[in-house]
Amino acid sequence: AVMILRSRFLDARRKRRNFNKQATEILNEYFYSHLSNPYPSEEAKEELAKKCGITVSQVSNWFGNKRIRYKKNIGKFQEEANIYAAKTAVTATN
Amino acid sequence: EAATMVSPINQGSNLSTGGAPWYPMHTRSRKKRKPYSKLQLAELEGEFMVNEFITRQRRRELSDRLNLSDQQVKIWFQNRRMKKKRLLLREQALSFF
DNA sequence: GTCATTTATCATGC
DNA sequence: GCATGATAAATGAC
Repeated sequence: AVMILRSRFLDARRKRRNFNKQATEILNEYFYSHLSNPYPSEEAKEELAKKCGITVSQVSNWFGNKRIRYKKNIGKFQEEANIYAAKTAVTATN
Repeated sequence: EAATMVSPINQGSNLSTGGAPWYPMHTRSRKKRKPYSKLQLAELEGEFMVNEFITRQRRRELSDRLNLSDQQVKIWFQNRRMKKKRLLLREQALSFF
């Protein structure tokens, strides 16, 4: 019984859940406010993880996916970029 | 087998509004990721059970038998050790059950 | 060697 | 039917 739950937890891919809207909001705000260098430090990752209620690894996964998918189709994310650019103050340094 | 390569030509994209010039411009073409077969994975996992650090000798035998390059087997063991660490940390995070 | 990545692929959500 | 999060090959820094 416990072993089943344990094995399912270890295979996170088969139990994927989308992040809640607030978490995605936080991650996107950071990404688009650091678009010139979207590589959060380990400390920044920990803070993001805490604020989003997810693990540091999940933060790394999110940024990895976001960077590659943004690069592959910048046009598709243009509208999203404008939204968060307007919403976020300029804090380009970290 | 022929190693399919991906061109890095389109890497340095830089649009004026919201460009993304941050990716490291890889000087050379990168080998396309190709998933290994079930047989290959079974053999690799079996060897990993015996020893997590494979010797050059056994590595050469294994790569020859599986039609993988010596480098690929080496990389696989490195990635496999990282995976094991990942799972261990995940177990720890679950240990309070 | 480890380890943070890039990239393609997988499995799922909706 | 794609969007999304996690994982599997592959690279490079150190």
